[in-house]
Amino acid sequence: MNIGQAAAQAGLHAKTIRYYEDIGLILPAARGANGYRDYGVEDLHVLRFVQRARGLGFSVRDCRDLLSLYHDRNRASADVKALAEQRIASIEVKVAELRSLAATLSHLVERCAGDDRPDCPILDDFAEAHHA
Amino acid sequence: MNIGQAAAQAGLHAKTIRYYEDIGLILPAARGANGYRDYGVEDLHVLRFVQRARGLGFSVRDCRDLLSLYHDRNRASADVKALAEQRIASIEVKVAELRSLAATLSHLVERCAGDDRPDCPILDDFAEAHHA
DNA sequence: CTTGACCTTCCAGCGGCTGGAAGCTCAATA
DNA sequence: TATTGAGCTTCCAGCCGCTGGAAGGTCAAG
Repeated sequence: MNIGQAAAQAGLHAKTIRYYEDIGLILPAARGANGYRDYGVEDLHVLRFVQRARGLGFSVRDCRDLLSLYHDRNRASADVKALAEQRIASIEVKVAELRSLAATLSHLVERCAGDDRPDCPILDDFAEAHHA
Repeated sequence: MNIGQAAAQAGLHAKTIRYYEDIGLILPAARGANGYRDYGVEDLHVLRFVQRARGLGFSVRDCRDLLSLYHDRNRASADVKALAEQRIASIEVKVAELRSLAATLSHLVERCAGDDRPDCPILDDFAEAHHA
């Protein structure tokens, strides 16, 4: 299977797969007589694995760790679980940050008349606020 | 006031201020006889403005628009409000995405024994799932 | 036998900084 | 006065995770 098909099956761009190979996230694919990369069923598992993990927000660094657990027949599922829990925790941190930003903006928006006059508490806040 | 002091007052790094000048987000600062950038009170307002807007998650592109409204004596506060509302909306989209990721991960984590055995529904899902 | 889609490599750029090198100036100290 | 050391200047490179484009080889269909 050529890279284009593999990409389609895995939900990735061909370019992305080459990039992953480049940075050593995945092993170099086998090559056909014409020099084209050739992907088999297990390669597809790996590619899907990466696209799924990336899609769930794991960094490429995390994906390296996850892949090495995936390949390790003697892994402990606890290690995988720990990575997933870390990921959940960092998502929750991010969500909290974003909600706080949204709340701040909402307060400002509420106080802004939103008409054709120039007076604007949002701009005033931006320019004048001293935020610790 | 030199760039270091201005940076401290505005809550930015000196490097960041030079960068903002470089990309034309802020106007080039006045220069002293020694060639050092020299910042005054109004410059500080602008710098704080940018750090506050960036801190609230506005992109540099957004900051350009916000700054031009800030400088426009004939602005309509409605335009500012609209930008802020857009920003809130995009935060909410992001939060929803993240919560969905966390939920998916939580389901997987729940099903993982998290012991010293290799069997792991998380890894299984990653490698085998066909997610539309 | 040509078209056009696919494949290959390599290099450049996105956003938004951040770090480092090399060389100024300036204020304080020995 | 001579010298630190901090702070300023410029410029170039790198971070992440791709993505786009150029220049070229290969393949299947018409």
